[in-house]
Amino acid sequence: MEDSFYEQVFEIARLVPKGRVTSYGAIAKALGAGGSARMVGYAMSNAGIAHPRVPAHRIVNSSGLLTGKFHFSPPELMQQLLEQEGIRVENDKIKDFKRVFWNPLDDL
DNA sequence: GGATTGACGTGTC
DNA sequence: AGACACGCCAATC
Repeated sequence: MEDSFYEQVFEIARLVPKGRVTSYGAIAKALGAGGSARMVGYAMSNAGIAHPRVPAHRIVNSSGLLTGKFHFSPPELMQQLLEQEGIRVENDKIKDFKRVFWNPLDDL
């Protein structure tokens, strides 16, 4: 359970620098999962109960859309956190997504 | 052990 | 530009 796929996802998620975001697919690829981007999102479901504080709000889909914002306690929290980090969010979508996008492979 | 699901991704209509 | 369909893979029921 602990050393399952989730752990790896959380690890990458925690590696995301502040003021930066990443996509599920990018994380999946960093794990070697390739196209199993869904597994990353699926793993994030446990993020709330996993390691203290997984910056799940920094994880968005490839479109820069806050797809998982509804999973937060208050769905608006995700956008709030992102804006707090200096990321501009509009209509549940990240502005300048390319600018704030962080590739996990860049840290590896 | 088979069937279902899921915070996705990419392509096509 | 928005909507629909297919594919992928692991965990849960």
